[in-house]
Amino acid sequence: MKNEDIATILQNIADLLEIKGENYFKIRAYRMAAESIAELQEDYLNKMSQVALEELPHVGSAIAKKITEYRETGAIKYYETLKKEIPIELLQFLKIPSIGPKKIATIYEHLGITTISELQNAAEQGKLQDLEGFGKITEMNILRGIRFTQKTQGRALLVHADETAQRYVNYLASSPLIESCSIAGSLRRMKETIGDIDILITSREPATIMDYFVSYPEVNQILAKGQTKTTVLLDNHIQVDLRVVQNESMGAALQYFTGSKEHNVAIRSRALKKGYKLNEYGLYNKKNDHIITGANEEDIYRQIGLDYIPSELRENRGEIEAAENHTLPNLIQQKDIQGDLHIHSTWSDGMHTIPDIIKQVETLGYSYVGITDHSQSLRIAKGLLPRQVEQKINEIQSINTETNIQVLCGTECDILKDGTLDYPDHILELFDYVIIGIHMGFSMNKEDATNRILKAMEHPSVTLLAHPTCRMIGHREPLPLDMTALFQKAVDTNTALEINSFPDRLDLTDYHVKQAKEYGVRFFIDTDAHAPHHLHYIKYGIATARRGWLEKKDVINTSTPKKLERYLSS
DNA sequence: GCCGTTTTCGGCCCGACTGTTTTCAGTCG
Repeated sequence: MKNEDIATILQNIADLLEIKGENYFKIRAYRMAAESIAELQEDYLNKMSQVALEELPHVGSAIAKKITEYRETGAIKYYETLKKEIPIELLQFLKIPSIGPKKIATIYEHLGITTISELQNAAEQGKLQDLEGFGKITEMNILRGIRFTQKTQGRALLVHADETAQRYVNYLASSPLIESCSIAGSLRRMKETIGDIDILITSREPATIMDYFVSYPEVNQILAKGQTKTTVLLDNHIQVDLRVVQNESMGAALQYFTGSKEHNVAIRSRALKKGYKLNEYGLYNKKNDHIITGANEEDIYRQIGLDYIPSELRENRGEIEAAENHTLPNLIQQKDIQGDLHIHSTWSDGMHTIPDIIKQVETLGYSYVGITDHSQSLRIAKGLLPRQVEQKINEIQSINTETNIQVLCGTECDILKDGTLDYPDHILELFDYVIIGIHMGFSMNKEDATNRILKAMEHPSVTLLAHPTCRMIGHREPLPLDMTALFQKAVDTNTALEINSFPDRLDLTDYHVKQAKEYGVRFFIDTDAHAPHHLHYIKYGIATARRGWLEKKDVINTSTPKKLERYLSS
């Protein structure tokens, strides 16, 4: 029994109850319990007694009993009954923007629709607009929502692919038949979404290893199984390709299967010009087909006159020219990060207290940390009223006398619709630094949205703009901003831009990071953590920074505490 | 469904926005 399974079931129960129109607080209870379970260490759940389960936050006797029932029987009767009442397929509609539980209930009740394609057909034929509470605009929004959802469908978030691949690699590595194992493809390049996971291995017994590969417990379906290549679909719908290669070809295979396609096309044509032929087996002399090198990726790049190109840069966005001229950036690494300056605590909508955060941060080796709770108008996220701001500052001052990690008190202050900030100046001045960000009012045209942010950046108290485009991968399109105006304003007002590491944000994007750097913008890489395990998401922000060609010096939270202090007070 | 030292029952987070609706319901955060 995996935590993830239980957490998913509890979330599904909550969703189904919502479509049913159940009591809101009951629904919320299931969601809170799901989050509690997701927070647990893996395998811990299996060992817990009923009493121990009830000790977990937001888990009471009813939910604890359901968890025990699942562990003992592999199913939960309540959940099964619920699914008979409301088809579970309907939950996929919740991913479509502008559709919520009430609309789903209406659609199902009146039209009996359960799949997205049926829904799309109905909308295209104008069958939705006559339903109660629907209209022409709603119908159009639903169609738009479906198209938007389809664009991102079939691709997993980097975090999901990464965690899935790590588990698989650990499983593979436990076999003595495997000599080496590497991740390739877009996951090795750390793209924000991943189509499928590519794993390369070297083994003396390829046939046996394929059997071992498909015996992995998470495998749902074997799509193809051959001598050197096998493809499986996992329970979580992620596809994994395994390729077995010879030791002497591992470097070439890694180069080939890491891509990107554009990078490889350019690399191969360069090899050709230099009198070589490059394929997934090695680098060959074009005339006599003699192999030159193949086991080591770095050798291949060197042989065709290039510095080694880190996988995150391989998009044919100038990295080959830079490798030739020895001007590749010395990319930032996770160990360069000295602190995380965008974290929510229980003061607002975070799930962890400041002491909890410090405990986690100690394991990451940071020197400082910034607690940035929401501002007053974001009541839903328990944004802090001015009097609470003063209380929070007092708490942090007292904590600072007891810890080696420097704790800073910031705020994530909302940018209101007119571009003014959500606290008066005398409150803003109380903070060690001010992050600004948008959390409501997203439907604006380009000019208004851009002006709203530019105006806010001009405020003298502002240090950093959080998640600048506000996109949510697969859920919300980015604000229609004039990005070059934004970058220029960031330089003019000395406002840093955030690379928000939260897996469905990754905002700014790699592409914008690279562009912004060329303007001279400086960055923070933060997690926007709302729970302890979120602090580890920093690796995805680092990946985005690396894909955006950033070096240590571009990122402010690589500074020593003293330097940071100087920066914040300047 | 969970929680709790003022409560074991009655709270639990609600405001902005949109589209439908002519006074409000649903979605989103």
